[in-house]
Amino acid sequence: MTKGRVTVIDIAKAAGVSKSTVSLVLQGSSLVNEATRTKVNAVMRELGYVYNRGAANLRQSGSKSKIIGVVVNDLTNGFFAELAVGVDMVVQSAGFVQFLSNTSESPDRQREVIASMREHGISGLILSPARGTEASDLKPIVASGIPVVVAVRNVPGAKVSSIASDNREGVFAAVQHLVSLGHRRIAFLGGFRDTAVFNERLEGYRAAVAACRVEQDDDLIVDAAPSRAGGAEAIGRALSISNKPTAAVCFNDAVAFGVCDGLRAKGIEPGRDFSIVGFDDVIEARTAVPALTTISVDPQGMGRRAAQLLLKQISAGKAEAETIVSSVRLVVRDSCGASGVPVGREQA
Amino acid sequence: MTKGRVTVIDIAKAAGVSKSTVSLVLQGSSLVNEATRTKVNAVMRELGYVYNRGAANLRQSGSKSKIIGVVVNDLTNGFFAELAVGVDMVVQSAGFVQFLSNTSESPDRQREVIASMREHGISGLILSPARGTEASDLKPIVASGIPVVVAVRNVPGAKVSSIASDNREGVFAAVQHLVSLGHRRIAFLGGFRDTAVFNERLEGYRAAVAACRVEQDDDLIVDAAPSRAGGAEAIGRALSISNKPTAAVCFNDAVAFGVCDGLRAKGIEPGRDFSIVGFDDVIEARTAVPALTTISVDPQGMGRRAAQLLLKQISAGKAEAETIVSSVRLVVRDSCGASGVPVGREQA
DNA sequence: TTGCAAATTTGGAACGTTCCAATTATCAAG
DNA sequence: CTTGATAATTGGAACGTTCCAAATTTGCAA
Repeated sequence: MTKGRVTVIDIAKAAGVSKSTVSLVLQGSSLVNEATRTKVNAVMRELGYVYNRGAANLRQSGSKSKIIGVVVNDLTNGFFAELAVGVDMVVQSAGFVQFLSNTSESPDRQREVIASMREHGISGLILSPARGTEASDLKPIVASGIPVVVAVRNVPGAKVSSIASDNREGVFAAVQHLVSLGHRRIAFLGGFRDTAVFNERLEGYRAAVAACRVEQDDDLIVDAAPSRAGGAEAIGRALSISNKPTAAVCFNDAVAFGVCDGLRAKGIEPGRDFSIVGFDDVIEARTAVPALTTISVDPQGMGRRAAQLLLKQISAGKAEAETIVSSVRLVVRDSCGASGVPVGREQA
Repeated sequence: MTKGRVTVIDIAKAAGVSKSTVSLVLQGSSLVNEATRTKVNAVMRELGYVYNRGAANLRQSGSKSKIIGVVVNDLTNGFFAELAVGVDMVVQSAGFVQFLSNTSESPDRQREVIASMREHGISGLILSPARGTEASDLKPIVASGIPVVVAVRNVPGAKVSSIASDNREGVFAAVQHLVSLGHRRIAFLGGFRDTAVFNERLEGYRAAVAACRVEQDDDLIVDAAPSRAGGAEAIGRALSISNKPTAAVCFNDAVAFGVCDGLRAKGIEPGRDFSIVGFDDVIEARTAVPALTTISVDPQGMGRRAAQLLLKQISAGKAEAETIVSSVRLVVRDSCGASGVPVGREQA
């Protein structure tokens, strides 16, 4: 015994029924008599049967493999890890399993990984694309009819569903908050002008500046690398103009930290002498000094919604490409010197 | 066209050869003529062929599915995310793909996930077990002959390979460091007493206390949840005794952060008035204030080694259960007020 | 009993690959 | 122009499931 794996035929023999009946039991069909069902189940347990999904898949025309692929650009980054966990939650409870891979921001690796997943017959893909992903990278998988949901960043020309945070609204709220604290000259710092995310956020800034009737001045908009170093550079340039800003909303939290560095280097204490708002609410935002006021985007929730959308598309055969914007919320901490202001302070 | 998926037979027809030949090409066999090989490859590209690993697997006796399963107790925790990334690196470059799932510390979910992976025919499993995992949970998969490597925590009675960090040695070094700074009453804070990891670390603490001839007092050992909240609670209890400690080594970094919170709440400044050492070296340890002195365990390296071990066992058919202890290193930062001490400071 | 519908069960024929044994093409030497 | 050997190719027969159409059993009224 124990020579080969136990198959549905072994079960059938041992239970004195046909393989078809066993298959029916496996699928929980209502066509099978209660007595035989229990009998078959007992035998399966006894022989230590394990279902061979590969074989099943082969027969069923592919689409229902119960595997969904998740490809993430940087799992090391808490943001994306949370995203993956969110996806896993809903995917798992829908009886699917998750194929998760990390691309480390390499489009090449991303291509390989996606190809490999395709070979394994995934029935859907959630992708948080590596920087530099082109629409052509997604072409083959989209063409094959496998539902794809792109999360967080979107891929310019690709005809796929996507879910991203509400960049416009987030920055709008940030500016509004700063205005409510009395600021009139507010800078927008960091980020590359040629990215979609930058433009959405900038648009939010412009809209808020207009809506709040505070000073409008293109010198207050300083682009720079979306990194800590970029932040330091940006604040330097922003403070070199004659009519200086007193507050800034930053492209993301990394930039915000860089801005803090840059301010301190000039003897200006962030949070007390200058107000700063970030974007993303990365883990360090909470523990940094001063704790960073920022726009929180709930990556896990985003993951869950991405998964739900994907599952919907899978079961629907194939729906239209759909775009979800995930709402964000302002988390007030200490970097605006705003301790104690009457604006929904962070709970706990 | 585009009716069903493109199969090896379609390729064969289009290229004017037999399916067997196409299969040979697929496997890179040297038996096939160079001209036909290029021809076949060209046709494959043209028709957009994608390999069906499921079908291949079915024929090949199972063991070489090119999938390895990775099950992690908490992907949200940077430590385990890094571990998974480490695994992914070597697994991917060996041409395997990774099935990654998160159990959120639930043994039930863990069981389900492992069962599901088995159905998908994984050829090996790396498991960072959920709290409360029993040897019996691993019984079936081990019995089926699938190589399993348990990482980080080990499962008591299970006959599997494992890789864990050198807990004893790490805490020993931490205590030694504190002693070298002049501390005589050093607490050991946090962690659940009924876990193997706790006991290994505690053992390191005891050994160091004995070796350094500093005060030995069981009141200095305070167990608590291995979390930030647990740390705050533990330091509270540790400071309620008459002869108070002046330093603490903590079960892990989360506890250490909680200890900082607890100290500040009492007006004691961590790093200046009280020395703290953590364990794990999570990402925030570097950026926290004060930056945390801790025991670094290189989770990514551990993941890589775990994967290497697993791959070795997979190709070896099945080797003996092997145990690796992964060495650790003390990273001195600011939480011991030790800036400038002559103990190998963190580089860069 | 008989008949008939509903409830169960059942043999194949797929699914897309790999492997084996066997066939055919190629070519150098006799 | 055989012969043999070597190189290259090729038809099935698996692999473990699902699905279909058909067969069998059952229940029950006539």
